[in-house]
Amino acid sequence: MVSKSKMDGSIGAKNKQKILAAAEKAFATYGFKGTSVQQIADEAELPKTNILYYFKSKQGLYAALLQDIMSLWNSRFDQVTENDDPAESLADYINDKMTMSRTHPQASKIFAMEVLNGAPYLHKYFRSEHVAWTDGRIEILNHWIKQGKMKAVDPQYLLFNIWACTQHYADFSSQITSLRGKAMKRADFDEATRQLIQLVLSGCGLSVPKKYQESAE
Amino acid sequence: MVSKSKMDGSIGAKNKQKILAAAEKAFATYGFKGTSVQQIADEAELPKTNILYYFKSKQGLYAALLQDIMSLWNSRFDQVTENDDPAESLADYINDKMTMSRTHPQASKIFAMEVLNGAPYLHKYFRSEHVAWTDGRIEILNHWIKQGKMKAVDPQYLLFNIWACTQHYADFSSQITSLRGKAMKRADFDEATRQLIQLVLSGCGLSVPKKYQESAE
DNA sequence: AAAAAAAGTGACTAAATGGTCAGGAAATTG
DNA sequence: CAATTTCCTGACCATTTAGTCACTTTTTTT
Repeated sequence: MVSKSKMDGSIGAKNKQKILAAAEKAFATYGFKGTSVQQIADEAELPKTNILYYFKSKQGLYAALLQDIMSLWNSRFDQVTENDDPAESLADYINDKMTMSRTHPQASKIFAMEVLNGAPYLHKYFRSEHVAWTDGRIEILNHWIKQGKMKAVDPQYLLFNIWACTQHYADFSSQITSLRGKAMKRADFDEATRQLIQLVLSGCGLSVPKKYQESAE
Repeated sequence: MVSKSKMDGSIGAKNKQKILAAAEKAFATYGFKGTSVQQIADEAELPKTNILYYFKSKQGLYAALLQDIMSLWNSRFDQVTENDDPAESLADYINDKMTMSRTHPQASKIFAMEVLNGAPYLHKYFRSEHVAWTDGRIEILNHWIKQGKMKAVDPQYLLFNIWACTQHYADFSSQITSLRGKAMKRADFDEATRQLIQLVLSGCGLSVPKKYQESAE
């Protein structure tokens, strides 16, 4: 009676996943407007009407996908406290974000497009959870600075710059691939991560933790 | 007989400019697919057919606009030689790029979208002029490193990271504005520029030139 | 196994949109 | 001023596309 349905491991849940995966690929490649429901259907190997059956509309599908994507944005940095080590915490954060760019470039691209277009679907999120998260991190960074554990950089701009660099390797991969003549592999990402950690930590007056000094962790 | 036309200061040139400005605004806000020729026409206060009269097609207009945009990408860093000072050269470059993000955010967004979508129109440019420019800059940076003028960072990733950070302030302005509660003004950009210069130069083992140490230049 | 709920789909529609075309107005030129 | 070129535009069209609907099939529940 109380239909548990839909969210079960049932057939519906499987198809929803299939559709979301297809939508992620299509939206990341062609953008929201540039993707037709038919394309997603083809990619998912399902009839178009079936897409609209599970998600009320193209927008509904996009919103659901965006929510999925935002849940990937978590990292060890969420749990950091002022008692943790700045160098290791920041290095881990950069490493986590670089790993995301390598393993989920499509998600990063969709996020980037959403923000580029004025973030109509993420406005709410930005002004609530996201601002809370950011303020919390800034507080910790300021604490570290006050304690003399790191150089007095502006924590806000530091975070912006970390986001910028890490996401860049996913979002601008086509430019990077063209310039390098070949796509970045795992080893290249590891090297880029080490370079970025070195740049940021030096800039913050911190020394690079051993595990990020030579080969990857 | 030899029609000089079109490129004159004539009425056509004026309208083309008007259309390009309208297209820049529209494409930056809604993307290529998300913008209709009618929207551009409304923005330019011209009938739709007039747009198609000056530019053969929507794609033609986009291509023309993109070419315009790419010509903005020049900076003092283009003329730098190995005899120049690394700290000042890099600081100036970062400053130039930040200024671009502040004064031409729409151009930056259109470029970002183009690259996000796989850079179909810029592939050629990337693989010719752009790779030549980049290789030239890398050579100079390597020269500085060999001479012990700066820390041995990977010049390629250094450039990527500079592009990422500077463009971020234009491309992700909606996120930044949401988090800060207000848009970044001139003074905020100056502060962000100083912070970034400090971060990058420290990371390269360079000291910040006086003109970028306190208030803006 | 009957009933009910969920899954699935082909045919269709209404709206949006890029682009064409024929003809006319205005400007420029000889 | 006549001729030529440039400029301009309303009417129209072909295509794409999100979404609806009526109806069938499959799965689950009782």
